[in-house]
Amino acid sequence: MARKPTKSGKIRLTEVAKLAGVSPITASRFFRNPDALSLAKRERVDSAVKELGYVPNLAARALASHRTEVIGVVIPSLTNSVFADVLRGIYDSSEQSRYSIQLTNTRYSILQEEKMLRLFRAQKPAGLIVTGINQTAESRAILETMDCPVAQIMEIGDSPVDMMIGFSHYDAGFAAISHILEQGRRRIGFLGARMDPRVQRRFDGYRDAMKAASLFDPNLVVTTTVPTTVTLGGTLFADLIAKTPDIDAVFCVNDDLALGVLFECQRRQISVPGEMAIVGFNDLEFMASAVPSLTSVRTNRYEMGRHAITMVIDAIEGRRPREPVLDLGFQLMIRESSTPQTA
Amino acid sequence: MARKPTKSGKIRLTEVAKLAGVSPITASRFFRNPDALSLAKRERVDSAVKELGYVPNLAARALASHRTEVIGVVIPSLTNSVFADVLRGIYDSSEQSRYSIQLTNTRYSILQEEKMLRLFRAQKPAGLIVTGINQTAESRAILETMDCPVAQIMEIGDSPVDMMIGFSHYDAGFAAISHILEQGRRRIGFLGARMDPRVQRRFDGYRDAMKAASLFDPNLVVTTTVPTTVTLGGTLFADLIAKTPDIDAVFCVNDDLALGVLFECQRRQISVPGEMAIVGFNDLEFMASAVPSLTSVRTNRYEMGRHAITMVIDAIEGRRPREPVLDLGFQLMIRESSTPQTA
DNA sequence: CAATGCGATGGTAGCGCTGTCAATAATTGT
DNA sequence: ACAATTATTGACAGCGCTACCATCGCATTG
Repeated sequence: MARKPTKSGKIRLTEVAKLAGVSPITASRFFRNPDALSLAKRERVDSAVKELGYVPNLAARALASHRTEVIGVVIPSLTNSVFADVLRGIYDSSEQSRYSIQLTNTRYSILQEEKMLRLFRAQKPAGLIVTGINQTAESRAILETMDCPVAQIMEIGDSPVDMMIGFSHYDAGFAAISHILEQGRRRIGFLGARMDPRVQRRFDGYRDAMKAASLFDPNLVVTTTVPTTVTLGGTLFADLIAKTPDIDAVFCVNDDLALGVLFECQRRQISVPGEMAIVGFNDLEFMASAVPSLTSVRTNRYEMGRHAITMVIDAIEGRRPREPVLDLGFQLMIRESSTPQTA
Repeated sequence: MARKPTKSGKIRLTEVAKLAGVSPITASRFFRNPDALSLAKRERVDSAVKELGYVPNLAARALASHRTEVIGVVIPSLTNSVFADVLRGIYDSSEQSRYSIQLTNTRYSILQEEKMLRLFRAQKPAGLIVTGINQTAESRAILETMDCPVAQIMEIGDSPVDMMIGFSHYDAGFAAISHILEQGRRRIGFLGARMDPRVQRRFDGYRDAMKAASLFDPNLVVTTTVPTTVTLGGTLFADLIAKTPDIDAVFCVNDDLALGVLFECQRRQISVPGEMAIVGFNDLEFMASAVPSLTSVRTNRYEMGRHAITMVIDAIEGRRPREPVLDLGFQLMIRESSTPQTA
């Protein structure tokens, strides 16, 4: 314990084994499968490790064993707090396991994703979690030939590479619009930013719900590929209302936009929900606190992360799920912003 | 398991070299230092790599070379959007380099941090970026004996392990309070959540500024170790106003709390800034959009990440900065919530 | 023209660890 | 008690790559 961490000392497993009076392979087993050692040797190796301050060389371990204990996670964005919750779920459940997480982000670029997957392929991870189902052909090929379990998260679709944990963005969008229609609103605007594939599917849900009610009108839709901000919500709303002044509700593809719309309404003295209903998506924490509280579609992000990592770890260890596709659904959180004024 | 394709056999560098008609070491150089090859051989190796679909084995590379091209990043939280911006800066500047980022989070636990550092030590990263200056003794020892450049970010202090990029949270807190005092406010409340070391230093700045004006009063302070949320801002504000009804301003240690306070004021019909000034910290994007717009202390998070990764990469490649400590400062963003009503 | 320098290339040896499987010790059943 | 079985342990042989140094040939120099 009092021994200084050596700067120059090359302590290898061999040195540990020598001090403990066992063969190197036995010392190796001490780390991989301690139960296979007799109590006496286990203790001797243990104290030799401590005394020498032995630090295993992961590269050598990986080379010799053809395995690593790293699970790769590929997400589009770290700035988008939606993924923060997913990651929390992933980390929470990975921490009691032997596996460590290697996280990369693609900034919503499928080319960047491909590059990251190529890197992961060279690292031979024990498992892989990727976001969504819209990979390049090359990425898809890498995933399919990857010699480890793979989970696709955030949405569900046909033909999973391996496992899939998510929900239907289409259904969620459709459900949100159905709710607004039930409130008697007819001119429901759509505000979209970034327009990644999942947002696109929410739009499809909006469009089809509006069409089913014979209320779809392109003038109700304002989108941009610019990344989402609260401020952008206000800007898009201003564009929308300039184009189509008679709207009585807005569906925003995420909560940041919805908050921006609320602020813009306050600025313009438009009463919410009196003159304008607002519905967001994701149900971030602040939605319930806003004044008025904001309706949103709750997505089970933490659970998505938790299930994904659990399923991947189980698969690594040979416990394959009986059902590779897991639909975690969504919940409509109906609040003041989309219901009749109570006071 | 993602199913395997055709049994393609193992493609090693040897196979590539054979096909290209060169020695393995020349093929190896193709990856590490292509300029050292003659044009003819470079092209032969290049096409052999493509033809065989060669994927380098990073573990073997690391074992043989005693190096990796991974830079480890240790942050306390992925949920806290403050770090998202730092990470954006890190990723932006790392992407045009050869290095890849390995990210871990400690959930504000210095024990978890120690565990992550132990893992990194075994991986021999090319560089390391850690958050803050409050490590355990063991963590500190690991950092000091780590055979690679180390950057501590988010704050500055004495005795850096190696490099340090941040700003003074104490000064920032002090400056925020000075501004509020200049507006003529006297009963300035303090709302704090999580109370990690950096938040604690912001409090110190608040306390000393208040004491300097002979206005410090423990009844003005409400803190909790619970993680921050917008909703919590409202709750803490309610506690504060119940305890000390005559406050005329609130300094929140972060912007989420400040937004929660704004909502709570709206709920209670307390006019902002008329009856209550609000000042946040970090200047998240939504602060400027809120109604009224919210004053905050802008911290240069993106720049912090960018400088940290740049300095680490430079140090890896032998270009040590002449000054290891970089103070990126902060800016007070004065907005409606802390200034006299204009209309 | 020999001496010198240097760019391009290859041979030799491992890096530190673990898979395989055989060898030995301990335990059990009948 | 003795064979059969099961726990422990060790010897060997690489994993795929690169550091190190030697070598070769060609251009430059006086």
